[in-house]
Amino acid sequence: MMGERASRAVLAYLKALYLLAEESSGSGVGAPPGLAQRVSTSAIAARMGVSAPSATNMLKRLAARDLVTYEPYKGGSLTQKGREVALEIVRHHRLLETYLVGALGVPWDEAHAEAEALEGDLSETLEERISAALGDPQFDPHGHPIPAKNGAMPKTSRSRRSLWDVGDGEAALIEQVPDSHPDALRYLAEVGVLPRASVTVESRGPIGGPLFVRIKDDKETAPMALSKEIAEAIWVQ
Amino acid sequence: MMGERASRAVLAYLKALYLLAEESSGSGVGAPPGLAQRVSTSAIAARMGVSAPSATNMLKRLAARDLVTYEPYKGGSLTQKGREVALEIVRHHRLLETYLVGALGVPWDEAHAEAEALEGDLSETLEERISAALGDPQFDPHGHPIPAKNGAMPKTSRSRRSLWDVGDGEAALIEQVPDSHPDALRYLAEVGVLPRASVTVESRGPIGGPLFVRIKDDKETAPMALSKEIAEAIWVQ
DNA sequence: TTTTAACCTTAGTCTTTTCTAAAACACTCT
DNA sequence: AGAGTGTTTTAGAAAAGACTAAGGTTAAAA
Repeated sequence: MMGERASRAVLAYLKALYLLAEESSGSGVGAPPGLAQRVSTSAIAARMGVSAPSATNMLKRLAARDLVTYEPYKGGSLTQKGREVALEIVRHHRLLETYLVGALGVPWDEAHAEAEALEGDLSETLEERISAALGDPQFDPHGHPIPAKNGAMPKTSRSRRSLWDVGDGEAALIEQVPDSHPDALRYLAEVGVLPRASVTVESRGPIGGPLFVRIKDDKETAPMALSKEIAEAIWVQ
Repeated sequence: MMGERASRAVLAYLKALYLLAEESSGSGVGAPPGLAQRVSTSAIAARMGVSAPSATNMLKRLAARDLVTYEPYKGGSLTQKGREVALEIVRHHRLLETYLVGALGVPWDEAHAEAEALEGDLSETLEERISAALGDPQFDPHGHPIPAKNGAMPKTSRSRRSLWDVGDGEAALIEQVPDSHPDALRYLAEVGVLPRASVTVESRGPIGGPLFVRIKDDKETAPMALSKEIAEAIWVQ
């Protein structure tokens, strides 16, 4: 379907580009009108666990292949072609996570790492089988949207509000939790802070102190404490 | 558990070494007493779809890592360490084939290619989950033995006799079919020549001509014709 | 024993992806 | 405007794998 098939490293960079852009700007309902969000070299390097020169180098090679738009000192952004490849990988990743958790009983905090190892080698036909076996799900266990084969994204709320931004006494519906912090995820699962759960923010500690939340309709148990870092990585509706 | 983790290429070579040795010498019940079977450079190159110099080069690097024993012009053979790694991959491959066919409905002729793509990235814990979900199977859908975690091989018949070697009028129990020839496998599945099936050899064509076999207890339908190549790749008990 | 055919290795190159060290740029603060 | 700080890029090198071309080895035929 397209030129030379991409190596594992190329796929990983494209996915990082996509996710970093998604995280920094609401990519909510439709595709953003203009070009995709620009991502800095150092952000890519940090995400990939690689030195800055490596990221620069790869950015230039991706640009030569028309997978990203790159301007020196300005970072890079996915082209249409690059976004298509990235979405394919993201779809693989999220379908695998969903399958591993649902069909093989992998704990959700381990699913991310396992899916990452396999996502690059999933064939189109196996991808289809897995999706079908799951009933073509639209969200993975962490609440992240799974792109359709044609690249369409299930719509999430436009808000992009984090749990940290919810005022004291206010209620909120958990929409997404991060997928890549096993310890935090184990804790969240334990206390019931899962996608689609309703929680109420009770109070928070002094400066950057922990946030105290309570699962809605649970007046008995003590509220749980969430660090600012975690609360900021949880998105609510 | 062991030194530097092996790259995909290294794993693929070790697996090829193992399988080529297994194919050329009966590796039936117990591990062969002496050192493993030696495999020629060109056999490896052919199996890997790589030039002969590439195979020589890799053989030397594997030897430097103590994964194979290599003597110039004499080929290479797996060391104990190398065999352990190879068995791990073979286990991954055959468990994946079994899982894909059984749990996801992948046709058995496609399972080999899919499993090959994934085998190198399967984690130990996922391997365990898959094995458990299948009830720790001992054989894959093609009848190949699945090594246990400790490297023990389920025993197969010592004979190593191919269907081609079965005399006219004689009956035989299918034990293994090849896993890597989709077209042939589709045909075999269609006509019912599967592992554990009993067949009777009716006759064969002149020189290298097709073999005519009939599923036991099926006196009605016409016998099916199998080429010499296929018949030689099917092992019976 | 010589010849020959088949097979194997050496030598040198290429691509991909990474690194470190050092230079160039961008931006902020005064 | 200039200095300083932090980010980015250039430069040069290395490791893993793969290739072609050319030379060396083995072993079977003559």
